[in-house]
Amino acid sequence: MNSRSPGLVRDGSRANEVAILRAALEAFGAKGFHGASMRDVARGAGTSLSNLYNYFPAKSQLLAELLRLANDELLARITEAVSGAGERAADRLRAAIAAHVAFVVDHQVESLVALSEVRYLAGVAREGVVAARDSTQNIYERIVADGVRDGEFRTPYPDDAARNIVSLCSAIATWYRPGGRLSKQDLGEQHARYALALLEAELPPARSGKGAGR
Amino acid sequence: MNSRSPGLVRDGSRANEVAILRAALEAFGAKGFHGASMRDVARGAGTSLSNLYNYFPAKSQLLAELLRLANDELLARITEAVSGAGERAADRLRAAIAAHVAFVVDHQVESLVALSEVRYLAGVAREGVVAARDSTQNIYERIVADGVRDGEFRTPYPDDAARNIVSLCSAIATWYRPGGRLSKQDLGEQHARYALALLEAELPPARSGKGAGR
Amino acid sequence: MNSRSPGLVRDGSRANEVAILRAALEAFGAKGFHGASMRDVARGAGTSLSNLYNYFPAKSQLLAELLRLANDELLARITEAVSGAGERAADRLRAAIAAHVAFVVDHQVESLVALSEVRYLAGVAREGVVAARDSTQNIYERIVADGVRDGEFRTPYPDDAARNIVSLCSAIATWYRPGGRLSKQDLGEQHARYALALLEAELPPARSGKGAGR
Amino acid sequence: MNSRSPGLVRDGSRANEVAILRAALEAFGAKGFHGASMRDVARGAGTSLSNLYNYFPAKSQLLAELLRLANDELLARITEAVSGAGERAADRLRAAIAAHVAFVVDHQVESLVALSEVRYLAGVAREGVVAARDSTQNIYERIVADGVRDGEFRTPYPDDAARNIVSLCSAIATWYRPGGRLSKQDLGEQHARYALALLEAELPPARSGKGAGR
DNA sequence: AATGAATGAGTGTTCATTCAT
DNA sequence: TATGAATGAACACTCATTCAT
Repeated sequence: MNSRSPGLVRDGSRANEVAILRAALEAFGAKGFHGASMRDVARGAGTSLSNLYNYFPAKSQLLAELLRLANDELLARITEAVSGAGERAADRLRAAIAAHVAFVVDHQVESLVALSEVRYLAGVAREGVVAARDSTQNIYERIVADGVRDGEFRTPYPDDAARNIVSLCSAIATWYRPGGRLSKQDLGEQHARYALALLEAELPPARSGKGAGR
Repeated sequence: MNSRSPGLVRDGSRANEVAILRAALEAFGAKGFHGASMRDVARGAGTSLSNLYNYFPAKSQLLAELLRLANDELLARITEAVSGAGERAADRLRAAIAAHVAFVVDHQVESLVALSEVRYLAGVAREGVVAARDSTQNIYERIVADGVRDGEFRTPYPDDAARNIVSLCSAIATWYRPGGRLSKQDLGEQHARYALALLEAELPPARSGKGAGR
Repeated sequence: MNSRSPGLVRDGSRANEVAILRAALEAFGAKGFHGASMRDVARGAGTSLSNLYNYFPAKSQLLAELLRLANDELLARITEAVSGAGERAADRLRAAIAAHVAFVVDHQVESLVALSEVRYLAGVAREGVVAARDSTQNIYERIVADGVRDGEFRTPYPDDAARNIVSLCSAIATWYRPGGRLSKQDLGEQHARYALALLEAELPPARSGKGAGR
Repeated sequence: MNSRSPGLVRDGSRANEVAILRAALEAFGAKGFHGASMRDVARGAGTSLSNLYNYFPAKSQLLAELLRLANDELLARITEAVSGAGERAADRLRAAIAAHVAFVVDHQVESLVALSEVRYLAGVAREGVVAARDSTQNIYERIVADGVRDGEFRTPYPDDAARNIVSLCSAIATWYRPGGRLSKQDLGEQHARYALALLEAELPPARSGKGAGR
């Protein structure tokens, strides 16, 4: 124990853990969970294959941790955004979607991996991740229910709307490329409007929404 | 089919090919492309491992053929549905979505695999599949453009609407379970309304759309 | 299938299986079950590592098959020897021990491996092998019981005698070297006399038994 | 133990060494030398993996020390027992066997490991252990030779008798379970009689030796 | 004496694919 | 067309051991 720089060793350890997680993320993102090997991860993390196992006891736990982190972060961001939004359902929805879209754009690979590799999780790990995902969707469901109750949303299909809104936001991860036509904020506004329209909310008249003309 | 015809061998051959494709579909659907092995496919098809290679020269071509078939079929169904629909964009959209949703429900595994395993296609195979997928999306884009031109759709974001509509339809494959609350037709109507709402079309007042109440 | 030399392929297959079993026997004998690797076995069998798995699905099954063969053969030899022996218990014991010792000498490595590596067998395989071993010991127990009943054996401890006789015979595998002082037959006679003495049978006066002097 | 004494550190050290040896014994006993890992030992000893190497420079030396201790203890016990016994060979044999059997029962795992894992010792360590084992057997050989010289033992095979007597005693480790039919003393008497009978000594008429009836 | 991190060789096993028939 | 045997590379993971502290 280095008594003069407390935490340094642990920090080094943490740093390694982070490097491994980052490498795993890249590997799983590029080749998929089964397509990526622990050797890929080790190479990406700049460590030896066997040392990986000092940090994560199994490949599956690497995925589990990755998804747990991503889903928790997403949930936290949306929760916070909603808590800071106004009373009206439309406002809360706008806040949620802005946070959601921002997360997907900021963490595209995490989002992609969370979307496409959950299926390879098993057991407790799966349940935890699914729970976080459900929590996220629940936020939308509550907003939708409130909006319907208050007469803000008039969709005849409120029960399935939340899921579809989540789908729309998640799907961004599958095609987004940085530097595209729309900025992160633009994308957020766009998706908020898509969502509100889908819910059959009252909308301000369309003006010159970016991406409108060709 | 005709046991006297000289085509019998070919038919047997065809039968085998179909069995192999079906087995590959199930395997890829259950475990993912990289998670499923050629042995899994052979077992599922009831043939020997090595005989697989008499029909498909590589695992990747199994996936390619699978995706080609699925995308072509989807494209054909939507194309036909649209061609038989009315003049108005909303009508054509309804027809397209009905066909689309029906395909996803009828061929859920195909849809799921097409959604999640395209990434493992490379080279020409990929291009072919991507082309078919683009053709499908183009149909929606044309409808959207027409609707906007005719004043039916008032969304400020017409350029990205088609992609999102496709997303909504495709996403059904990720959660649908036969025998659920909504029938195939219900789902089609629901998604058509979601899409039209998203496009900010004029909509009939919501009545008692299934799934509305609890 | 080669229709002109039926069985050739299977024979080749059999030959390979035998070569693998032989190599496994040598490897397990030399280094123990856990000390020997499948690569050792493959090298010894003159085939590739992966091809081993076309014949035996797991290392443990190699051991299981080895032990099954050895124990069955031993049981068969002793059974046959006893069935061809006289009525008197001493005669049957002599026959059993002669066969037993001959087997151990003829198949020293098998005997050694059967003795020291059974513990690494698990599940059904273990039960099968243990059953065969018990059957062998049962033969001795029956002979002992008969001899006691007939007054041939006067040991006060007949219940544990059979196990100890088996021990004496098995132990040969741990020290025997071909070309030693005693021939296979000598060893058999010696152990028969040891066993009869242990059972406190009436014995002919000792003459010049080999190994008596120095 | 004595917290004030300067020997505390050494005692702690000793305590650790003992814990490690005990853990190694259990691990090797349960899984065999090659089947047990240094991690198993560390876990069992309640210390870290790397700290093991402060006490034993290699896995093999753990085994060596274990076997040395066991064989030395056995040798010491038998030596002492014999030295306190009478003049007659039969009496010395009885004493030796009583001590031998008691050791095997008291230290079953040590005995088992000594029996089955010696083969994995190499070099000097092996020689030391083999020497101790030979010393033990030599005691028996001397007794046998004396008994033969004095006419107490009339076996025609005196040269191999000692080894077999040792075998009989060692074999107890392979099947003994505490709480069985025979006590430690019973087992000792039983094996003494087996041994004397095997040597063709004059024996008192069998009475009701435990384990005789059913 | 004690630790956690690290390593390189090695483990049993499976992979997609090819070969001979 | 169909098979079983074969292969070499790769897989996830564990090993005994060492290093820095």
